[in-house]
Amino acid sequence: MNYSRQRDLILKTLQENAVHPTADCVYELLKKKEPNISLATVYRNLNLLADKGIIRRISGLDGIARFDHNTHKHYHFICSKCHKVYDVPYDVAPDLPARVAAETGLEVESCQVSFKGLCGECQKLTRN
Amino acid sequence: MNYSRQRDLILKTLQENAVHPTADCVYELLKKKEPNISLATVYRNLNLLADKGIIRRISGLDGIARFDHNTHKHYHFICSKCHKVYDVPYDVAPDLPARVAAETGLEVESCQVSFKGLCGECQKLTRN
DNA sequence: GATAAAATTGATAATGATTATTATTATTGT
DNA sequence: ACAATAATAATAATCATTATCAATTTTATC
Repeated sequence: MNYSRQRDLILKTLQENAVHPTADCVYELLKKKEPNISLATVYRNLNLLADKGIIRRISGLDGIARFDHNTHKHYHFICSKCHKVYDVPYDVAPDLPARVAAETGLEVESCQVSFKGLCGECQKLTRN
Repeated sequence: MNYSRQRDLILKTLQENAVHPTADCVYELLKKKEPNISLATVYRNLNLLADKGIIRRISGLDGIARFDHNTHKHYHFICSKCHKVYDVPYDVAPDLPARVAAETGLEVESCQVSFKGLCGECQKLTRN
């Protein structure tokens, strides 16, 4: 894997915008600094970085793939109203792979835990 | 909601094929009995039945929506080799909404827990 | 049972996210 | 500096899903 300015910028954009952006969102953010960037390049590199374990691909939230600079174990929550994505601490359901293996004999490589509901801000707005 | 023969057949197909089929898979299965069925009708009714809570929509397994006749609380596992979907018992991670609410204050409406890895059969085949 | 209103269907076009293609440009080892 | 290799930009293609709409089916009423 050679160095590329575009890939570098894509990674930085993800680190500086910890909002679990979609590929298209990263593309829009980057276009300000790098107007000639191609959407295909953004997809290519986000997938590459995720495959290398440098970032994380989040699927299952709303059908659209999102990307996370934080590779530590944790889960996600998407607000059904404002569509913002929040982190959920790992200890709400720790060691799932081991539990599944113990109960079923399946060999778990990865797991996705995603929640959907109303975030704090939208709860307030709805309450009235 | 009026009765329709097609919707009835779609529900029966799901109940008789407990393999967590995709919409396209239901369509292919149904074409044997109902050659004139339209893919749009399959999508329309699977979504309708899921919205009514009669069946369950499973998203997050592999990007493609799958459907489950079993509406009881449980999770899913998809084999990364043969792509078969297995059920995972609820008690590997029970009461997640309450735990998330307790830790974060988020109001959880639904959650998706999906595992990926090697199923028993594919483990055997790989071992040699 | 006939009939009109409402719901559903089949066929297909449209959409939206993602991937593939390819000629051009950038990077790297020598 | 230069050839070999990798990456890019632009865009076409793909795939799952949804929207559109004329024709058909279902249902309530007579």
